[in-house]
Amino acid sequence: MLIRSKDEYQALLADLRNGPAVTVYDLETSGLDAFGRDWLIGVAVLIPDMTGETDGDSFYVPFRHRAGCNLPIEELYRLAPLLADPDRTLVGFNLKFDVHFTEAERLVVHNQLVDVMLAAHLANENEMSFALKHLGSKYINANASQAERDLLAKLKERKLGKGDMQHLTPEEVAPYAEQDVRLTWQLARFYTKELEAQGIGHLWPDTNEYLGAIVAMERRGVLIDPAGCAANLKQATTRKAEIYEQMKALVGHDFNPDSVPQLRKILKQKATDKKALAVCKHPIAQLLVKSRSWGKAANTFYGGFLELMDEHRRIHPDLSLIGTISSRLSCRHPNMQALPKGSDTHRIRDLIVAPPGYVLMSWDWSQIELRILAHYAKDEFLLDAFKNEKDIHGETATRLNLPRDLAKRINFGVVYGVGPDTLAEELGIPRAEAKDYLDRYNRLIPGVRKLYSTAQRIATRDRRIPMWTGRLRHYRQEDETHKAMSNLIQGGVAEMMRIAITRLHGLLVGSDAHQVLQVHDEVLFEIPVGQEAEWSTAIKQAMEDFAFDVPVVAEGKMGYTWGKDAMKTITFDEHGAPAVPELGERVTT
DNA sequence: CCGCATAGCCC
DNA sequence: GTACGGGCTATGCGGG
Repeated sequence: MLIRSKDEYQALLADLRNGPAVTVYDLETSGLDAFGRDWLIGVAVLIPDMTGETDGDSFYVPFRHRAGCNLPIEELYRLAPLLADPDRTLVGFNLKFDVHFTEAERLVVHNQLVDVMLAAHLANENEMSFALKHLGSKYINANASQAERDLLAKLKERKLGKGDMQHLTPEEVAPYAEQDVRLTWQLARFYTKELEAQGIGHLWPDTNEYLGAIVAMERRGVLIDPAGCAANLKQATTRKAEIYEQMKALVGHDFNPDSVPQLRKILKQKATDKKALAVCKHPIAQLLVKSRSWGKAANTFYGGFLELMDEHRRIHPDLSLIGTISSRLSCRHPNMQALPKGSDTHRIRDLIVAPPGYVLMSWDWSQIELRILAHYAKDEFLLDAFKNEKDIHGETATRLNLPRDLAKRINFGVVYGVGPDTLAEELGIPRAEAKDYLDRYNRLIPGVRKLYSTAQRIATRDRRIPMWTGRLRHYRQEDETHKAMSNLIQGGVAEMMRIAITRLHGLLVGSDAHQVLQVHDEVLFEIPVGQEAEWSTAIKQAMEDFAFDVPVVAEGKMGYTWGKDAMKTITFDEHGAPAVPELGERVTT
């Protein structure tokens, strides 16, 4: 039902207040950017029928359509008491989106969140698509996205794009918006049963709680140094252009250094990647490596930051909870999980800075994948090394009678189930030699190979394997089951991270300290100056409190920027009291 | 316009 | 013979 008047709106609000403490919620917006460029257009809600006999009643409240009649935008604030009520539940599909847009209107969301998209991912991380219409037509009914198709047809008729929904009338949008809340609720009921059937019903509330922590991280975002970005962008662009001129002179004619086919002709070889160029004799080979590096920095990082920055100089990356099959987060716009760690020429992370009065603090787990591997494999050698806090790569080197560097790289590969071919490629040695190393590893540290087989056997037999939390990795095809051990380790760490972040969120709420990023085994915080010691203790505790067969160890660093040279180690004395490093005077730009 | 290929960055 | 796990972004290229 389309809400056309204040009276109808008042009646809807009364129904929401007096009905079940559950609202299914979906916003229509002008676009996808909740942090500046786009805005809310209308609100769809469904008041569910908790008896389950029907879906319930759906409504669409238009606020900012540019055609037809709206309710005055001031009326939006009447939703505030409902959204702020911690005893109410907000059900949605990709709720992060709706919560960000709601909070952009200065409404505070304190409802318990229930995100159906997360349930879909828990039930089957292999879905082709996690779009509402896809899952709706797959699991509810084939015509589930009819209203959306009608809407898109209308837009096309008027030569409008998907971001022009505000140009349609409320009457045109309402059926689509209401279909979405209805479908969301139908899928919520479907997935409640589905997760129960798989024995993982308890993971949905846990993951919804994690979502709350991630929403808060995204909303805070990270502060960047725009002047530094602009200066570096200019330098990188200039350098790339200079090198391009040099290469052109050497080749003798104009060409596009970004075109692989053209490079193949010039270099007279197929591969043009960094590794191939390192051994290439052509005079432009090394110049090309440099020019690509400057180009990458300019286009992906400096330019990207400036483009994505909001009015407060912050960027708000999209940390997706459904972006990986392993339950890790993925990150987009920009991918903060893939910022270069720092080279001679590029210091990208120095551009991520603490706000005045704060420091950035980074906490990461030490050797966490190998520790989980030791826990699962129950291998005596690995367990002993970690229980006694020995240098794992050094111990492996001694055991295998190999140089430490080699042992370290083998350890690294072992987590992924490396084979002789890849190891040989990686180390630049003959296949037979790589095979010999792996044979020796499996003979002297037998627990890992055994775990590999056991995990694969379970995955093949059950077409799924549970992480230590019960979360499942599902296998469509048998030819994926060789990944089971790796999935178990990576997913196991990701589950630890979910738990740690959720714990930390509980501690941080209401304080002036904030989580701002997560990079798989690392969390980045903004901590008020003066509170470094107390938060160090709390964070370390939250990250280390896991009952595995090996200790879990978290290490902290802090600085005014995220750059590796700016970050100083936080130490602890024998009583576990933190010593905060001296950062010196802050240099501001 | 979109999908694929290639390259480069991360844990 | 197989098979190194998990991601995102920029650019060029070719088919539609």
